[in-house]
Amino acid sequence: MLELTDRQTLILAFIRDTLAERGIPPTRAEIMDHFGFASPNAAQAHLRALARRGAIELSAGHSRGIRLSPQVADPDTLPLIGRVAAGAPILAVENIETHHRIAPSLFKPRADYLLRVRGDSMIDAGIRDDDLLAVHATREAANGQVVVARVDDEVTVKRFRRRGSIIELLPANPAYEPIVVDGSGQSLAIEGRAVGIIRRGEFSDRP
Amino acid sequence: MLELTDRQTLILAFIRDTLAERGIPPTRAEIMDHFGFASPNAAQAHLRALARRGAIELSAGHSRGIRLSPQVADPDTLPLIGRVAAGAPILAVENIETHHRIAPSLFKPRADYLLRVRGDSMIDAGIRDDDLLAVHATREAANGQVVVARVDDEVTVKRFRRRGSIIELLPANPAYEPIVVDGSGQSLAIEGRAVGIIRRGEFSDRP
DNA sequence: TCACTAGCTGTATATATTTACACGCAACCG
DNA sequence: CGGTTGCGTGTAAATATATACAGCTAGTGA
Repeated sequence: MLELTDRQTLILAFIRDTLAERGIPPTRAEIMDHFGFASPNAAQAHLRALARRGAIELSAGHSRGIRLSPQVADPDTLPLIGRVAAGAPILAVENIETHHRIAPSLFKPRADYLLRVRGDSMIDAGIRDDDLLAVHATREAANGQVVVARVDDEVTVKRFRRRGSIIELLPANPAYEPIVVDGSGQSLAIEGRAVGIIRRGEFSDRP
Repeated sequence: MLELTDRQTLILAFIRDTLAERGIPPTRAEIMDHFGFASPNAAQAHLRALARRGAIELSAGHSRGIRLSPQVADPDTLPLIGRVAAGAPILAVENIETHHRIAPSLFKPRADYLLRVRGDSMIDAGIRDDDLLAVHATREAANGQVVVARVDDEVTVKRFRRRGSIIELLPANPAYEPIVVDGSGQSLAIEGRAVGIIRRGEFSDRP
């Protein structure tokens, strides 16, 4: 989690309040006035510190160019993960396409991110190409659950089945082959469990 | 509803977009650039017009002092409609089970409510029992679109097809029969179009 | 025809805002 | 001890922004 000093927490709270009450972020001068600073530079230094810690993002040269980082902003958003770069953690910044305003608690257990589904290997489970899969980040999975797994740096969505020391990742589409991992060769990591899906777009005829 | 000219609607959309993308409202100059105006005063005049009509509120003397009026601001919840009482408008209070924190603008066109799907008559279109269907309230539908229709007080989800004066509501499941309405007997009203779905819960094995 | 609104161009200017530079003090870490 | 970070004061200047005034073209309703 973010490590902020008490003072920085107050500054952040003021930004949040200003945003909520006026719809725009404060200027340096407004921060200065509110905290009784004698110099706008005090505010500037705080903003830079907050930006360095990732609590806010500053856009240079623009008035009120302060934006709350998604993690700090609104607990009601989920990051959308597009293509996962090989080797990178799923939630790494470079994988995040955007954030969507959906309450994580809409799903049970809580969703941690949305993953854009590629391909139709899970179509018989009702998961289609381009769907947004709501994923609960966890290492644990029970037989029959749909999981997000990483096999040799490749991230995939499949149904999980363990039999003794052998783990099978089963597609829900007869056109695809199961992935079988027996502990020796390939590396396997469970990244999370599917807890829901979101599909966007009109349902036009698909003949 | 607000009466805005086409131009004003575009300006308002730009403000909304800027807010969504950058977290701050645009300046006059930014509006000017975006629309290709030669004078910031053109933007200023539009803003005043929008304020006069109540679409936005301006705060004098502040940079980016533009805020969307509550009526045009994007709320962030959608009502969930469960069983629709016979004869009642879909959005009537007694039909609303709860509200979910999902941005309506996640869908295009914007969703107005969520409808809990009953039965599997649309399963081949990827819509399953217990799914939450995101619905855009409108009377208009084109052939092939999935609509929420009311036939004799009964609300149903089907694929829309019109042939001359005959309207067919087609299920996406061979086990069900199409509903055919020819203007005489039954009454038919289109309540909205499906613009997305949300499915909650783990995808456990279902053999 | 007149008054009014929508939509602009063009010019200016006051003010709002960001941001750099130069310092000071205290606390903490290796 | 020396270097770093947190937290400020004070000053200045470059830019970013808001906003007024003067005018122009069209369309619309009385």
